Amino acid sequence: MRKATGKMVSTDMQNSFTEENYLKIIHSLSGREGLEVSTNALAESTATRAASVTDMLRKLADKGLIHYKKYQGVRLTDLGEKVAIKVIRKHRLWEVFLVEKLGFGWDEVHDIAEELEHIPSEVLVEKLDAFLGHPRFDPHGDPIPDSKGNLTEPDYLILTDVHISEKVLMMGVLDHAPAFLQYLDRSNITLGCIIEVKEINDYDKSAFVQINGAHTLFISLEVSKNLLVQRL
Amino acid sequence: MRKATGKMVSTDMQNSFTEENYLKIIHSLSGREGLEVSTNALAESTATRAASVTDMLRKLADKGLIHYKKYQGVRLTDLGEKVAIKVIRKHRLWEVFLVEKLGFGWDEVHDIAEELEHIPSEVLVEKLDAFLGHPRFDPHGDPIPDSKGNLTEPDYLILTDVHISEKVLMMGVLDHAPAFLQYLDRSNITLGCIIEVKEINDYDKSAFVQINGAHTLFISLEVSKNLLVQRL
DNA sequence: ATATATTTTTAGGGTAATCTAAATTTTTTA
DNA sequence: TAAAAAATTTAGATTACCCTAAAAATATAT
Repeated sequence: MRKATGKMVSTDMQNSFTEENYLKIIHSLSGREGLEVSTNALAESTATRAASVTDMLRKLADKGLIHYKKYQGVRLTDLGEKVAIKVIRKHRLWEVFLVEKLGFGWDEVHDIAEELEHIPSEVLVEKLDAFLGHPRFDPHGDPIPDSKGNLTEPDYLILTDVHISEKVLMMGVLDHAPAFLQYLDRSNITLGCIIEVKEINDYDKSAFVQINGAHTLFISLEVSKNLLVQRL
Repeated sequence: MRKATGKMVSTDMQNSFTEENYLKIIHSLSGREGLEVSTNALAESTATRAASVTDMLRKLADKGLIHYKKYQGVRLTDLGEKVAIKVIRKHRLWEVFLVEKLGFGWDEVHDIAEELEHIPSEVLVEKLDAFLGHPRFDPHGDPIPDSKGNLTEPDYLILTDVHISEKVLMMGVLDHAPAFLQYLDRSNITLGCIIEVKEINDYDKSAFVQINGAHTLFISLEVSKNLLVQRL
């Protein structure tokens, strides 16, 4: 546990690698509605202990990046949100670079982008964005915030919400784990493919689906829950 | 000042950002002959105090990365050399990327490459190298080590060694400072241009030179000392 | 060759980010 | 609603990297 230092709050201060990660994770855990995020949830996501999280929360609160009252969980301030979105923009642009330009698979880029996202240079991000042709989505279908910090989450369906005989377009994934993405590769489920739900098993909600009007396969509820789709 | 910890020495351990910077700087200061580097020289180059350098040297020696005897200066071990060359390879490849692909000027890329060079992924470096077409030199004319760690420094002349009426090819710069590179830009002195020495002033060694058989200009000894060239 | 100056190392601390263990607050349950 | 459980915070350390001041070793100069 650390003491308060009472430093000045400046607008263009540097945020450390660790601070940026906290902000990004708080953004992601608080979701679209900006719900309060718990200390334990952060401990889990940052792979640290709750006590360490508490220390960092005090620090982020002192810097004006989060709203924090002891025992009450945290939310991002407007400033914190701005910083988080910048990090997310960088992460997703680097992922596009790694897949589109360097030829990585979508299952290989997360950890590398996790490092690249903390490289601090506004002009670098803008030049990278232009080089990539101002992409709107990353290789997993996640939207890329624009240079002004606008992030619009498209409202996709989850495949579990789709009824029998409906055809949908595959738009993104919720789980970014390499094992899941590799499973999709092996099943020929790619961004933009057409999925038609043929049957749903009442008992376990597993489904029989057809991909691009061609091959068919069974997918478990666990898989359906992680596929973002859109009606045709 | 820190105590020895007596940790195991493993071949594929992680080196921190700071450690990698020390190795890179030791490599650069010890030159082609692998001369001993002094504590003060390292303090200067790392922008830290001599006492901090001593601490880090003990640590690098414990990890088997440098040869270090108190008061005697340091040299890289074979392992340290290998690590240093990997960092240099990454730095120079990223500089090529920033200039060739993102459109940065050669005066703008040093600080950004300084960050990118510490991103740890062998496969990233190899894919980047392939994407760039396996460049042999970075935007300042410095040679890029190959994937096996071979670094061959071409033996260029310094412009001060060139006699009157000789024509030489501009191959690189010793000083990477933005101000110097911007001066060269304004003077139309670029990598690959032809420089003919027309006159040398005996008093201050300033010179009158012609660029690409076209425009002529005066350059100071300070400038000549930082230009690497090769006879035609 | 000895005195002086310079360089380097040691001693003792500080900060950021982490930890374990214990105390405290909030939530759940009987 | 009081007791038990869970979540969170505080207390006190640890590690990596950095600092100043003082001591020790080396280099330079008279």
